[in-house]
Amino acid sequence: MLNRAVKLPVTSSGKQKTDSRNTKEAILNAAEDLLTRRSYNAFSYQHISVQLGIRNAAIHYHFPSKGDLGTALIKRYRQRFKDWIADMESRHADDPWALLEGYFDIYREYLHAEGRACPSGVLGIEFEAIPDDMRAETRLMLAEIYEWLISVLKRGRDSGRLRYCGTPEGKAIQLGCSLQGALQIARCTDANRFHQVVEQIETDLKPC
Amino acid sequence: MLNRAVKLPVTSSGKQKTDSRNTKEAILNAAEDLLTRRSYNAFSYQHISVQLGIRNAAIHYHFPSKGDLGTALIKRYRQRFKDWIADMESRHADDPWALLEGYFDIYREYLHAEGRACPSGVLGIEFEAIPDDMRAETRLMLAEIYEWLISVLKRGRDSGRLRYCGTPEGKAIQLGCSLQGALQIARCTDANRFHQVVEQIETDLKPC
DNA sequence: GTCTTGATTTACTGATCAGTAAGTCTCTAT
DNA sequence: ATAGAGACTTACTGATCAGTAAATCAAGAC
Repeated sequence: MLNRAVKLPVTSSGKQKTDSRNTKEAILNAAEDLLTRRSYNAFSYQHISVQLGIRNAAIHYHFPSKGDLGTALIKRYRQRFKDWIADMESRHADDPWALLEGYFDIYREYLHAEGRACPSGVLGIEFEAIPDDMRAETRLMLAEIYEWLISVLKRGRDSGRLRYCGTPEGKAIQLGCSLQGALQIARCTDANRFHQVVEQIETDLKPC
Repeated sequence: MLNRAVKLPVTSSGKQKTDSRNTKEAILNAAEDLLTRRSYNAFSYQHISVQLGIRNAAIHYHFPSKGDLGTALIKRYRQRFKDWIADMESRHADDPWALLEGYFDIYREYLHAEGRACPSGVLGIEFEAIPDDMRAETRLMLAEIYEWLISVLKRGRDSGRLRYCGTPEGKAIQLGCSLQGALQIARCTDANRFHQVVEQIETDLKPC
């Protein structure tokens, strides 16, 4: 339906194409929103189809099973995060504070988008209630996030811009986990809880 | 069925009573396990009834709706936590490290019970997908947990046994959130991630 | 102008969900 | 002995779930 309603403009080559990514990406966007807002097992194909004005079967055409949709969701998230890192590192490789603030911003966006949770939180909670494929993708996602976070904290201390005790590994995981948890607490109470945690993280990392 | 199968021993007064709390508490125990392992929307009355060898309707007898069960679950958790605090404070009121280690232990138990998550995490993630009553109970639970945690951190710094920058409020929320997140990450990867976070928290709080 | 291909709808299915009404069993009090 | 109350079971219901098969539609290729 989206393909029929929304036509792409005629390209320079004179060819007009229908673009299946219109519907497919619309489904992914709706699903990501539902995942971070309601969790995996609390959203259905009907939620998506009603929201997009399409039929259930149209979703099954693009994502045969719900597990396929969930897996595609995490895959897309991983790619997006990879691109984000590449961009950030190209501009702020030597500024750990800029990198960290950028990372905080990702969570701030979740928070301000009507209080969504982060994917790691949702998948961590439902880990025993999601398909195997999704579990494998979740593990990859976490490995990639923390590999980068650890390197930021390592470089930050080496250059004297960040100050902390313990290992970069320990500090990185603590930092990530507190953001993840803070987002969840903020959803139940108020957004300030989240900002308090960020402030505390910043205070702790500042060289005195 | 549990009442029929499991009779209480004859009391000293010579009276023998059926005890509805047998089944009711068995339901709550099973539900708590399922909640922290699969999340609220990923468990059903069937999961419980199969596990306990009773019928669905027996659960509905004690908890008319699933929301009633969920609410009772959080209420019980709150009471248990309140009792736990009273016990801990009666024995270690002046020892913030004993109090904190006791609090860590709660999470360590979740972790070792085949990797369960904590209630705050589950309810934080599913906050938009649970009944209003459960939301209200969740808020009360969080308020009680953090009121206590804040007081521990405040007293700890006042007595010179804990060292940290920023406010007790900020530090308490950061601490709680990192434990909550760590439990979730540990479920997806391995238990060491959790212990790393605890170690980092301890390192950070130690007077240098 | 027909053919093919991709994208979608219509119209289902069987499983599972929470929830209910009415009956049954077993104690306890009288 | 009987009546009542509490704690269930049996036997449903209608809604919703993920998923499927077949028909339909639109556009491009030949």
